[in-house]
Amino acid sequence: MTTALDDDIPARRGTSPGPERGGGATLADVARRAEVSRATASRVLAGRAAGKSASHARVLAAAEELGYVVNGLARSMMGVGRRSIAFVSSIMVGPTFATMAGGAEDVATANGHLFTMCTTGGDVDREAALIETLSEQRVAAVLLVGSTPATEEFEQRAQRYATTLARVGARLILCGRAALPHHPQIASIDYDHRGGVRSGVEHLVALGHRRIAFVGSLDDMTTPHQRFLGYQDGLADAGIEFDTTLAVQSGNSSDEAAAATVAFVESHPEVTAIVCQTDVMAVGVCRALHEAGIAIPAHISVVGFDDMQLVADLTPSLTTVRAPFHDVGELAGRIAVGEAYDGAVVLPSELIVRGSTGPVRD
Amino acid sequence: MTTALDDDIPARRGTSPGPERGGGATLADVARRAEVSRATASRVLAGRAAGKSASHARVLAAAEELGYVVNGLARSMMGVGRRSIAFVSSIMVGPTFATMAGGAEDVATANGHLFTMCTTGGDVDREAALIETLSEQRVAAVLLVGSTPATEEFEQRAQRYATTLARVGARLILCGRAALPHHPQIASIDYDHRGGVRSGVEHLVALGHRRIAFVGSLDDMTTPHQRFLGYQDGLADAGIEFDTTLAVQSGNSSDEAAAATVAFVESHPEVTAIVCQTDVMAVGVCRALHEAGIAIPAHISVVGFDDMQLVADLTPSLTTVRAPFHDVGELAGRIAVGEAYDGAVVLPSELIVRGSTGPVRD
DNA sequence: TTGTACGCGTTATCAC
DNA sequence: GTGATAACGCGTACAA
Repeated sequence: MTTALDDDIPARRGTSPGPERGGGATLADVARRAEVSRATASRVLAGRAAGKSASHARVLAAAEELGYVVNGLARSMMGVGRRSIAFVSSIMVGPTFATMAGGAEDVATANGHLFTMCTTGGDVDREAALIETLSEQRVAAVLLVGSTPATEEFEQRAQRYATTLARVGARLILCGRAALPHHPQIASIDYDHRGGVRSGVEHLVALGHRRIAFVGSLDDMTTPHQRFLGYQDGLADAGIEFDTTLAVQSGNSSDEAAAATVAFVESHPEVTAIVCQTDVMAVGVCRALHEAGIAIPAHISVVGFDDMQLVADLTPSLTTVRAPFHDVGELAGRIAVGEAYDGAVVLPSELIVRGSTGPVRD
Repeated sequence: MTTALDDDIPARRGTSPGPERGGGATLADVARRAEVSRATASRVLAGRAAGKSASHARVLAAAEELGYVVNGLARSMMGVGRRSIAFVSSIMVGPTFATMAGGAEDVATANGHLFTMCTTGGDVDREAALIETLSEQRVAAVLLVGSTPATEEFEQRAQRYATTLARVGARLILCGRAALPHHPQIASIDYDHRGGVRSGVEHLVALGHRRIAFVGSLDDMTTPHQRFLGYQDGLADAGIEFDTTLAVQSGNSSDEAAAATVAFVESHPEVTAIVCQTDVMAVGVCRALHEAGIAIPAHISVVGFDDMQLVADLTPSLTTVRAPFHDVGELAGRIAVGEAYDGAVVLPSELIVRGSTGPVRD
């Protein structure tokens, strides 16, 4: 029942004091106890021993008794180790990232890799340090996930990451992030932000809406920007002129979206529909409308983006855009494990019509 | 502008073919190019060179030109490497885990560790394989997060994990999970599930409620069970007899909770309050009540658990229990980086009263 | 089938 | 200051 922890593991004979080198039993220890050479022990433990000689059993027994755990670091140095694949995002929250990670993890583990997730908190320095550390640790690939600034500065940064990773034989893969215009060789698996919002606007137009507002952050991050462009696309398709005053700046939280909405609807009573950059914001918008006594969708229709689980439970349930997050992760994972990359991939997104959108009021 | 990628990196002179050993420049390469010994190059690169001799600059230049990235695996073998701390959960979703992870990450990175998150998908085999792999990779500590079965089987499994990890000098830390009765030496940082629900019931009782139901999964997982016990505690305190028929079994999703609620309220019109095991379930409960035309809190009061961001945005906003997830993670992180562990820690949770609870209807 | 010898990339020691 | 040399723990030709 009890383990062989307190067995007679020979004290580490290392002469160098070194800041604690683990201290577990080594292959040599096992070999010594089994009275064979290290080579034999190695073969048996790796399961590549030919037959089942007497030593075979002795090695297994010795390993068990000593509580031997193979040193993956040493194995990696021989080029036989399990290389890990890292999923790097600013912050690990929301089903969006989790779903992408799930898709990538499936293929990573299926291919014998250790799948790992790390966060940067949106801090550029931490991000750079993280990529550096991962490179030192000899990862197989890094999936850089989520929105990033659409700036020249970021492109150069990404290029630096890719270069550092390439030096250790690893790949950089942009995930849920458009390909870099100036660096097409950096892999990118993305979904259709722009077309998703566009179809949301189309849906509203078909319901008769003309005065359609957009709530989102209007900064230069790729995701917000692409979605904002999708909004403009939708208007253009319908021959509606884009009105700057209907583009409402808001932070990413539902609280901020709510606050922005309160101020907005008061000064724009003519608006009959609001397209939101994210479901989280849509939740805030809905709450603000609710509290202002504005009925959804009777007075104002609302469209979200992401299809989070919870927004289907709102009252009314939210019309939103569903993106194939799992597939994005899976494709990115495929590249990570070595599949060929033949150019940027953009997966289609899909409008999910629910109760928050309806015919325009007359 | 362009990087030194295509510089004259000497071809790997390794005689053994080995399954791709990275291929980057090594310390020896740098030393050779700088015309110094490996020892000198190592010292300079590690910043522990004494003065700034001529070689100093030459080494730095050579490293830059060759695109040298130190091999963290080799460093680790010398006992100088950066050991990582792993955060292991069944699935990485919801602000709950993210917040705990954030707390742990702060202290981990502040102490020079690489903080890493891994998921098991709730699969026992994957969990075991993961712990094994992490041990091989010589992690510094594993934070095992979230609910687990309150069974003897799990205790033994956890004990095996702890043993394996101990063999490589790593610790196992239970996070958001009660200490194991039979294995108190396994560290545990938890928050007060039971007391939190209990205070929720107390709050309802103070509002005059007597017929209080509980919606949750009634299985043997620790988290659900502890919260269920808290519900019973609250009833007992108020001298209300526990009625089995008021304990409603439900899955973890809001949909399942909604379905369970629909069936329940119909057959139990006398109930005036529902305590939910999680906020996610509470969302489903609220939706079901809404659709059944039952007003909250006029007809039925609802209490959740977790204080997710979104439940404050419900209509009405949800009364719920807030647990110190960040602190849990932080404390666990402290143990992970080597602080002493003097027995199980249980952090207090706090009731957040909002709009979903009110005086009992007459 | 088993053992010998060497290489992986790094750091620490100890002379010079 | 710097350079040989010996670890670290493991895999694997090659020879026996």
